[in-house]
Amino acid sequence: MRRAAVSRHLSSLSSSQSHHLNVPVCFTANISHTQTPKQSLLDLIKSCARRSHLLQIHAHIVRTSLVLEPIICLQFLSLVALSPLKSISYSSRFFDQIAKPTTFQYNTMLRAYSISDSPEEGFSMYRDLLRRGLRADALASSFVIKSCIRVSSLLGGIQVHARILRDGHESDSRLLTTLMDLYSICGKCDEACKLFDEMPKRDVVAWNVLISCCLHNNRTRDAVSLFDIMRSETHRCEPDEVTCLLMLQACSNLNALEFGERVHKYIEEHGYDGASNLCNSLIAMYSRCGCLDKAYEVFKGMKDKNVVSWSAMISGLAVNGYGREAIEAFGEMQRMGVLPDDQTFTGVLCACSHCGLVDEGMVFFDRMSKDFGVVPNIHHYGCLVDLLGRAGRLDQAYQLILSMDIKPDSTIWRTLLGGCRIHGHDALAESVIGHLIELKAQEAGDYVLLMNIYSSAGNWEKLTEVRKFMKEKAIQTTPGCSTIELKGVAHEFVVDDVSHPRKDEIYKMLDEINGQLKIAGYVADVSSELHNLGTEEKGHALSYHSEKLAIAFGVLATPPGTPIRVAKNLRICVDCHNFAMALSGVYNREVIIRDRTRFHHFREGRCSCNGYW
DNA sequence: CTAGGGTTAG
Repeated sequence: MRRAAVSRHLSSLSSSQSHHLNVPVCFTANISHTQTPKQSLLDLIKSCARRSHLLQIHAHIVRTSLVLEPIICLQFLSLVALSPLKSISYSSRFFDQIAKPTTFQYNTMLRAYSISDSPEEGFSMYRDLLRRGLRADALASSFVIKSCIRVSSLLGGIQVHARILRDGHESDSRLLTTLMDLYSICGKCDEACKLFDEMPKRDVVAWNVLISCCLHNNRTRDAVSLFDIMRSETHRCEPDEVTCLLMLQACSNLNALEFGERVHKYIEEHGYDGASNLCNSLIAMYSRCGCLDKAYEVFKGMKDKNVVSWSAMISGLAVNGYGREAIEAFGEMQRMGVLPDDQTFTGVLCACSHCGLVDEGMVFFDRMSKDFGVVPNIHHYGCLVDLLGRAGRLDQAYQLILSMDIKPDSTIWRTLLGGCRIHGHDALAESVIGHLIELKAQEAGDYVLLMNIYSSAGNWEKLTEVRKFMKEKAIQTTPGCSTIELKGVAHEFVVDDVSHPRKDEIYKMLDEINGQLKIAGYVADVSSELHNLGTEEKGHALSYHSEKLAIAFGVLATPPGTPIRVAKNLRICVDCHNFAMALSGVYNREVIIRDRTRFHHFREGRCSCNGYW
């Protein structure tokens, strides 16, 4: 029924006086004879798209006592709660007047709450349902878990889980998949895995949830390994588009280019390469793995480039040091008639920050809200603080944070702290630490940066103080970790790592490299090292940073001339930066290091950052 | 006895 028809029906409906059959004349008039009056009302409800019509239907239901008709009620509830009209308060008031709601009606409300702005209400309704002695079926449980997921309520989820076991729904694989997702979201990776193991039948969605669980709980390498495990003889589960999407994210995180290429091939072989979400993920993966050519190739081949595709490409260019090109792409995007959104501007501002385009960045930031209606978020401010901080305009950056209309988070203070380190601004660093403490978000990394600052300034007294404080508070340092991929396998290194099977060769190679670099004039930079030791010892202690181990392994295990790609979870230190720079010349190797904030491309003894770092 | 459940882009 078209909108006009609905309107016509409704107007005659409200004026109709003949209710003796509980059905207004207008309902029987225009509708085929095979339909009962009740069905026609259902059709009317289903096709209703305006709130004013809704009120009229509601009035009609009340007037004709159809409130007692479960089907009518249910449809009405679904309409109010789930259709584009969705109004959860309206439907909950309607629901409240139903004397004895059926399980179906409860489920409709539970579903509505699970996708509403107040998902926690779903849990109260679930308790209400149980209080009335009704049994929650698999669907009811599924909706409640969805609510729990929305508010990350592990406790609520555990209660529902117990009830599921009691009610004998423990072999409903779709329900278990939802539960797995809940445990995954709440960081209970082991619980999710346990559920997966106990599942009687595992379809591709269950595998995907497991992979997503690993991906979001710092078990990225496990996530990657599941791609082959699920396809193996024992499981015979064919990865789908979602699996590929998750795999590409994992590859991005691990810098696993070869594996990413394998997934790309898989995507092509299965004809998924027309899917824009997969193409966009491919662009992001290739960019983040430092392979801009391939990212651009995918981008170029896309028929319908949407805002996500453009943003991915812009960020890709920016993060790889092609700030000017990123800004050009932004202009091209607008010429193509694609409207930028918040994430596009994150990429653009990032581009400015990476090439030191301070004034341009400020202009973009200004235009963003004025010309495009994009409200600045914490990431935009973060880029700006980075931009100002790196340019040495630390006080301006500090003022910017103080003037923000959103609460500064720990990341933004940390960004400023990074600027303080570059420019050795002790005083500001101290007050930033103050803000971090205030946020109760102080992390080891912050103190490490502060110690770097004191160490550079040779302020051993203060340095000792900080170290003592850290020890007292039992603050754990996040271990620095570098990964390098070889033949599709990610190798992981931590500081002074001795766990690698080829550790002897690696350390031997590292010593050899150090010797060669020394001849070429490389001197270990000890300023950023934490320990107030003798210079000799410090030079030694520096040699085993995880990125150096990864690089040494790369030199050892790949043919001469092969580019070495390393990903590091923290910021690269000054010394490792110099080390990679020298190595790129002496060993004639392109070295690409992706650290927490950016890419460093080393070639012929130089870095793409040109000292702007 | 209607219809209603899981993963997922930058």
